[in-house]
Amino acid sequence: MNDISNNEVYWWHALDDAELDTRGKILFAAYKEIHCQGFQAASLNNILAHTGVTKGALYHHFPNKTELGYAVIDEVIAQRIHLSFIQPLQHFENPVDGIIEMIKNSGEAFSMTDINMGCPLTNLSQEMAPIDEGFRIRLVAIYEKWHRSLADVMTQAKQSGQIVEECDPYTLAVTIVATMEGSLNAAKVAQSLDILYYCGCGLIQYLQLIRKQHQGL
Amino acid sequence: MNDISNNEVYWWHALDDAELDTRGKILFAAYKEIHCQGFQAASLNNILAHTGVTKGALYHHFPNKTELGYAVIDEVIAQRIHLSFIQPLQHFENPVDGIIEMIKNSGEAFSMTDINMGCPLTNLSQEMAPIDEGFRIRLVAIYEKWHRSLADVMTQAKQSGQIVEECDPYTLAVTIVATMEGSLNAAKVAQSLDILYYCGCGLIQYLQLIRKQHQGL
DNA sequence: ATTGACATACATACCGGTCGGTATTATAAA
DNA sequence: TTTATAATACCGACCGGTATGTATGTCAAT
Repeated sequence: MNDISNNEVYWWHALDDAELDTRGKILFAAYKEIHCQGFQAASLNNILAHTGVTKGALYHHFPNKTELGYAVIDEVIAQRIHLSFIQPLQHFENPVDGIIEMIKNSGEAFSMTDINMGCPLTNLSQEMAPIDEGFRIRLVAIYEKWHRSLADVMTQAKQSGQIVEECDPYTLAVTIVATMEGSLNAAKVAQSLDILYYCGCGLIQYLQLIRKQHQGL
Repeated sequence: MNDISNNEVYWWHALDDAELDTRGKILFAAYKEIHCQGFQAASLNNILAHTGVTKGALYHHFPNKTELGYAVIDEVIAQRIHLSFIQPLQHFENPVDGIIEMIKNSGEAFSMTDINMGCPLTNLSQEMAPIDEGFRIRLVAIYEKWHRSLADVMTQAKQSGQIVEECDPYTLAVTIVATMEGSLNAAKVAQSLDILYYCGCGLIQYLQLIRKQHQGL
């Protein structure tokens, strides 16, 4: 199941999928198709057409479409979220400043295509969480990991006196994640980087206000 | 096109759809089906089965599925958002307190079903904005109306000295909406009213911090 | 010789949409 | 008042296309 790990290093650098084995090709193409079309509208035939893989190969590696979707979450999306939003948290000396920096950078990190497509995690959550419990629990696991990491960082910030005492780390974590995803959604529907910028400013203002000093905007 | 207005008063009180005319029945059933399944996965046959209306009647009133979706946005979802989030803003003497009160109440206003299904506006935005421009422009129009109303209220609050000078009303409006919708999404995927509560606390804290006085949590 | 890794053709079901026909109502001339 | 006409509202069988999933076969490697 987890033999994707050896592809991991090539994954996001692969311009073409030539370096991936069959299972990896399917998984990567499925991720892209699901990201673009949503899971239910994602067509297996489309995925096959893009990869050159045949239907027999697909059903050899995955029992059905749903399990393919599960694999995309577990092996692709979870890693994307970890690399983009969770791992960077560990390297901040000052968490609040670090998150602010991350938000500022995200304005440049996202392309217009990214904006229009939206966050894969949010997209799948919206679509599949109410419909399929298997999707839901996998997506919740990713969110909880994100929340926990952010709350840990905030706890440290609070203990070292960087943020005001009124803040509850977990509340802060959940709110920040919700605002970030809400911002991406707003930018997506408006097809506007400006909206993302405005939301970023609002969130940064919030973070600056809970800091103990230098409370100016 | 707009002969739905006479049904409006019955709309949300109708336990069964007996009081609605054929077009109204279709529209209401389509709204529910789209809310539950998403637009693309919404089945016209399903809608017909739930209403007892036939396919001929459906295609008499709507040229195709897409136009039915447009009508659901224009005639159902837009009104729901207006009634739930925009209209209440007008009656606040103190906007910040009013919004805080609204957030507190929303915790009780939402049922578990509402939470699990998510906000219809967000759901459709996520799914259809990148795919169909007709959907997108209609959804953006709703968001812009919401943003404008909220920004107007915040402008008044700023002019009357209720919030700190550093606040830009439009930035505030966009951020609040993004956070609210992100919170609903988080609660939806977690199937947890607690998450909604935590996010509400975070947003309330932000609002209290931008108030000029009584800055305690 | 058996197993894993595919390939191909096919089965089945459901999708949105069409189309000829009908029942009812509105209009208006006779 | 009756009757002819026309428009509206609706019915439901049917169509082509596409969806996921399956059955069977090939072929290289152990």
